[in-house]
Amino acid sequence: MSSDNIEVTFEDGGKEVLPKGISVVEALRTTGRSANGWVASRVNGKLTDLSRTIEEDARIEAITADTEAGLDVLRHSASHIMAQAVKELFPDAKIAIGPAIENGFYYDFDVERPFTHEDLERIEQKMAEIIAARLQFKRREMPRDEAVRLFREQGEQYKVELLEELEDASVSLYQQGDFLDLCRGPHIPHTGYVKAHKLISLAGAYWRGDERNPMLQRIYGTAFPDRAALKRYLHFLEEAQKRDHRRLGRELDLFSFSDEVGAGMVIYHPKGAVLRHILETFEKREHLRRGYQLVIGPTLLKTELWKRSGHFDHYRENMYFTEIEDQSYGIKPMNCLAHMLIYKSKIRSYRDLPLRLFELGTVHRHEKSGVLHGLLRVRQFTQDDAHILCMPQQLHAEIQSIIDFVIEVMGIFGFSYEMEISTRPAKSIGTDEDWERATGALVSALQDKGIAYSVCEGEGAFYGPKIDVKLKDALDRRWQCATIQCDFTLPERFDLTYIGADGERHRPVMVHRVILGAIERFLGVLIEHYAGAFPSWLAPVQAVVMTVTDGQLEFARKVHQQLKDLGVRAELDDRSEKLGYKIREAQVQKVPYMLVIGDREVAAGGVRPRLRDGSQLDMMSAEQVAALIEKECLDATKGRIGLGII
RNA sequence: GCUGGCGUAGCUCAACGGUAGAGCAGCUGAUUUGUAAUCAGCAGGUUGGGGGUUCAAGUCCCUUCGCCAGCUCCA
Repeated sequence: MSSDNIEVTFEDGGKEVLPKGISVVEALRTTGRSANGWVASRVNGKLTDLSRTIEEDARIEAITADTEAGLDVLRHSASHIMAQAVKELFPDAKIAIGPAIENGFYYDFDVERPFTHEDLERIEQKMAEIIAARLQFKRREMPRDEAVRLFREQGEQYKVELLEELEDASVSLYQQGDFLDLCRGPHIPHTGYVKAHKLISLAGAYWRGDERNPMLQRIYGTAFPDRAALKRYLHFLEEAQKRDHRRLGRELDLFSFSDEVGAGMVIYHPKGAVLRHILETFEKREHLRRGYQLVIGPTLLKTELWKRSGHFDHYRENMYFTEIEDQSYGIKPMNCLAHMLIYKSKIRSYRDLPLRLFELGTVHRHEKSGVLHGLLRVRQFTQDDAHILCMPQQLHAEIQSIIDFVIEVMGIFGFSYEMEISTRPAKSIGTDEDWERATGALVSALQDKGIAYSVCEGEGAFYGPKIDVKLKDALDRRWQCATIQCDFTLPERFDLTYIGADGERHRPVMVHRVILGAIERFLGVLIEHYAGAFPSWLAPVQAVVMTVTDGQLEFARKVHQQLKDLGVRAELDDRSEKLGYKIREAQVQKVPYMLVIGDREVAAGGVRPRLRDGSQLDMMSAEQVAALIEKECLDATKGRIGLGII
């Protein structure tokens, strides 16, 4: 083969000898292959523009817009288009960064006057013009110093700052029309590839995510390869609004907030309280059968104790303090202290370990006002908290059994989840050795189970590394629920010991863990997960008894009481309304069973169930209805929750 | 906490700086109805709170509380 030629392998398995320096798109075209649908390519595994030349033997793969990588390329390009539009409309705007993100893209700008929603419309319109012009994305490479000079001349100080931190001698820039941006690429061939775009929202964002830095104006947008996909996404956003737990909380009369009470404090209404009661009952049973012991600690503990635990030094800004007869007390932001004291209340033998102390502990944390969010982020919440004290050699098994616990519980609720390991943060206590040991225990437990996880460097708690389990809300935002945290420092600070088989005192290790996390947050995610249509075992109202006319009320009252006696959470709709009206009401309230009683049912001594999905069952007795609901509850919970739990 | 937006009846929303309205929900009455809304009437408000500008403020200004999106932080 001549040195001017290279061998190119295509995805169809075909190999062709082509001149060196041919572009990806030319390589496809000259060999009779189509670049249809390609937004970029992967050349020898590396993401590459279609216009890039190939200098050596290569394998070419397609990046199409219907893949995640392809959408990212498209959206990243859309962010450049938006930046170009902004620069054309607001020449004084300074550009910062503009990546593709999960459902779209954003770009940060430094502007004198914050953008308005009218600006957004103008920018969107300008983008449409740029897209219609089908401007080519041209890649340029230049020495880093030259790029610094270039951006400095344009007054783009943020780009200069980014460039000055790059180590590379040469950097790449992309230009479409007059707009030039520092960028690694790749990009779509020309702006016309963006077939559908929409700017979604405006927000402030600190430069480089640091609150000490100036706040920039961020514009969020999204882009798709076709109009229909954009329409589907906008429809998803609309549907997500209907699932919003704050809206459903009000519509289903579960809970409320009050500005008279204060921000971040949940007020549970009767139906919300039933839900919470069910969750807590479920939790207690699950913990007891797994060898946990139920404990209850106080809410106020002396500040001295918080100093001993390290919370005063490391968590003070999140705590509330009060004074009682000249003595300073802290309101607990975590439940661990009382559990430490319970451990210390007597001499512990290695035979007592692992000791698993469980508490549905209500804590208060001073969360910054801007972060509060319905039930998902509050200032007072109850954790299904436990502290496990064990011998070092038991740690691995304990962590594995907690992971099993989490998996089983999430399975019952039908949640999918993501696991993350967080390592040592800058502000922390404990020795390097402790941290390594604890982190290793978490990693090996997940690896032994073959569970996929990501690593968040420096995201651990100040007292130890952790495994976090994240659930998604209706908008796919992730919320940390379960967490498993190793802690080698509290046992030390409280001088916890046990007598080993050798008769000597040893230091136990501690695991701090929650399964649902905060009941409030879990409930919020749960409401969105089910869109308010709870399965029978969770439904605050499992059945509504309703009559066709007032004539059947006497019998209906009997049925209602009978169901309640059998442990069904039943209500009676005894209003003088038409049946359709009552059905609609129950349907809107997402009640799983509507039990209709007319003259025929009275005569037969039964009810006619209508299900939430609109289907109807044959006439049956109240006992049969109760048995049906009970079976449904037991099936959903692997036999854990039946009737009569409240 | 920060940037921006927003607080009108229980809910969803109207009202040019000039007498705060509607639908739903609620209450009362009529109707007695067979699987997603029967009809009529009544009542409902210190326009989040406080201060100011103005002859006059839901509307303009300041302040405070709260909510929303995002950032930072986090269960």
